[in-house]
Amino acid sequence: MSTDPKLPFDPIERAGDIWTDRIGESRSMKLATSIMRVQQLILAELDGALKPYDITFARYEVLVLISFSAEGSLPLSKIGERLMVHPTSVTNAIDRLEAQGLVKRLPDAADRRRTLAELTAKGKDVLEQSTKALMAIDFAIDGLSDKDQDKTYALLRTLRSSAGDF
Amino acid sequence: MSTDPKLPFDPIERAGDIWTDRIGESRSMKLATSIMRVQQLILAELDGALKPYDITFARYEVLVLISFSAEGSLPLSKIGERLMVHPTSVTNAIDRLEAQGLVKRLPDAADRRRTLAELTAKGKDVLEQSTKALMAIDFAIDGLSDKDQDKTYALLRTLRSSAGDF
DNA sequence: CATATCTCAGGTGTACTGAAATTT
DNA sequence: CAAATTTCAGTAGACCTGAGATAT
Repeated sequence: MSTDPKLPFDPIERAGDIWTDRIGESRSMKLATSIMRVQQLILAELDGALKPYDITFARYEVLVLISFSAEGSLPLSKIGERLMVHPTSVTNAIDRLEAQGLVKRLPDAADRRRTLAELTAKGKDVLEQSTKALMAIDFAIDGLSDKDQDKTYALLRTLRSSAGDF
Repeated sequence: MSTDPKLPFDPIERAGDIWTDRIGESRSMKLATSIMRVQQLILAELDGALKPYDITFARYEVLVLISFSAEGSLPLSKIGERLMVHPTSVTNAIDRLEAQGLVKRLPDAADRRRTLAELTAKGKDVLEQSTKALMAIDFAIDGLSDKDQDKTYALLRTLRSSAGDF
């Protein structure tokens, strides 16, 4: 899954060295930029793998979230809360998914202020296929042993926790 | 720097548990979504800290890159290559920075197909101030000891390497 | 009435495709 | 002429703010 290296050196290492020279401690700066860069690389691979299904990773996450709900449907507000995106972004995402016939909006009988989103049969099908596609590339997390994946996950979880994620 | 938790539980842990139940191994899925989420949280904090200077982290990176060049200026193509962004995105970013008076375009005498970007005095000043602002929040990487930061960096570096970053 | 939820209009920042202009 | 570099026009996708509609 590894693509051709873009550069003959590690741009973050190089920046870190210059930073240390001219400014000072570069530890947190290097880690912050690493996170940005890894995200960029992984997202590109995930979106690439999802392209045949005409969805982005953001919309894939919406599909997964709905399919994981106990009732098979979720209020849009809940989706925004879980995915940490703005309410209008949820509206936009559901608009697209609905236009693609993957999701259906329905009124919430229990609280009529709300709108629920549920998967259509086609939505379930696309979710299943795209999940297989993502598992086939191991969610773009290759090159790291299971043990190192667990270590990285635990460290990032501490970071998420201190950033107020949960 | 820790904000209020948005949720009373860890959404990724929860999704991982359901995933394991219904689909199977959730290790790489959990790590991939963790990376997306940490990036989202950190970027929001960085952009927040840079807001007083009217730049985004993406544009901050451009300023740093130019200031780190040996000659004090860089061809736009070099900027795109290092930052892994599309040539037209560089044009757009430099357009903004130039309009803000932080960067100046100049012709490259050595290769006249190229355009160089260099920092103005104001650009150097904004860079210095915004760097201080970012260091003051430790690049949004608090809650992790120096040692754990180094561990995380090393693990992510392996990931970047296998994703073809260098 | 106050509150919660959703939607819409308008705007920003980023990045893509495709095509043109210039220089090497 | 072919290749490299930058730029422009048009578009997409995701996000935001602020205002309004609807239901509780």
